[in-house]
Amino acid sequence: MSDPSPPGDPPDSDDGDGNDHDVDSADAVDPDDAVERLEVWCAGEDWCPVTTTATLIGKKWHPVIIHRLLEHGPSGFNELQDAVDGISSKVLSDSLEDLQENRLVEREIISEKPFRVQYSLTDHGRSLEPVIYSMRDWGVQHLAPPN
Amino acid sequence: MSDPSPPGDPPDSDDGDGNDHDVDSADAVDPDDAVERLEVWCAGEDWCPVTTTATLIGKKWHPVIIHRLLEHGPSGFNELQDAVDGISSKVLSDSLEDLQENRLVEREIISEKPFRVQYSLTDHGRSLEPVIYSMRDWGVQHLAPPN
DNA sequence: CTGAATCCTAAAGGATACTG
DNA sequence: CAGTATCCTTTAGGATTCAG
Repeated sequence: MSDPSPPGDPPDSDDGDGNDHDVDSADAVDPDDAVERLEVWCAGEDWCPVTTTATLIGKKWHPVIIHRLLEHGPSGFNELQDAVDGISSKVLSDSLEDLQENRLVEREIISEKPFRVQYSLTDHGRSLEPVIYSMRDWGVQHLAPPN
Repeated sequence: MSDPSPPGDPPDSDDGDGNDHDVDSADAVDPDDAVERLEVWCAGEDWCPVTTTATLIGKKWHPVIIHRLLEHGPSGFNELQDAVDGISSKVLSDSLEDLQENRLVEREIISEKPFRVQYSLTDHGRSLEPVIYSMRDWGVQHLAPPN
């Protein structure tokens, strides 16, 4: 998992990903925050989309966090922790930080007093919907809770 | 939340054989199309298909291994290691063991002299195809190799 | 109260060497 | 060829504490 030096802030290279995001813009999008491709390092010689996607969301809690944000929309911290059901605050905090670094989740401070933040998916994060839902569907079809 | 069941040791895992958990009734298992459900423990109170699916394939190398087995078909150990490109033999061995315990991958000894084994997907493993391919597709659309 | 930071342990991941 | 064995580093994850 050694990600020696991720591009940090991905350089805004070509933005022509031909992907028109016709999301209902209930939330304001920063003009600077355009949809670009994330440059992701990959082990081995060949760059592999499966490997790299796995480095982004192949963590224990990431898919669930994204799923809850998809289902519930923008959420506060404790709201999210309650929704994820089983995660500790530290792990949730760490996971959210990682997701922010990878431009899948955005954090917004919506109130200073009392202090409140709101986590929401970026365009990239929202675009993971088919992936998350395919995971959910597979789980529904092939897994079962212990009796 | 505590984790009563260490990862890699799901509640129903047995190392022997002949002990498949019996799904009582309703799930008539067709020998030709045997699809039983894997009982997977889940953190928290509610059983969540996203969480549980993530515990099965939300590891760094699992999606890639499954992807290569989907693409290349049954493979030997070194063949697989070469295909995954970047994994060490120890991690590959550990990952394959975990995948076998979760009934996603099968190991078969196909020759004793010279010693040859073959790894292949079980029905459950093959059924992950849409999940893996949605990951691949997302990676292709939203990620880019570092320049 | 909410949202983290700190400390700690367990587990994952990895480099290398070695064996049947 | 198909792994183990060993050693080591990194990460995940949980309990607790803390700031606002």
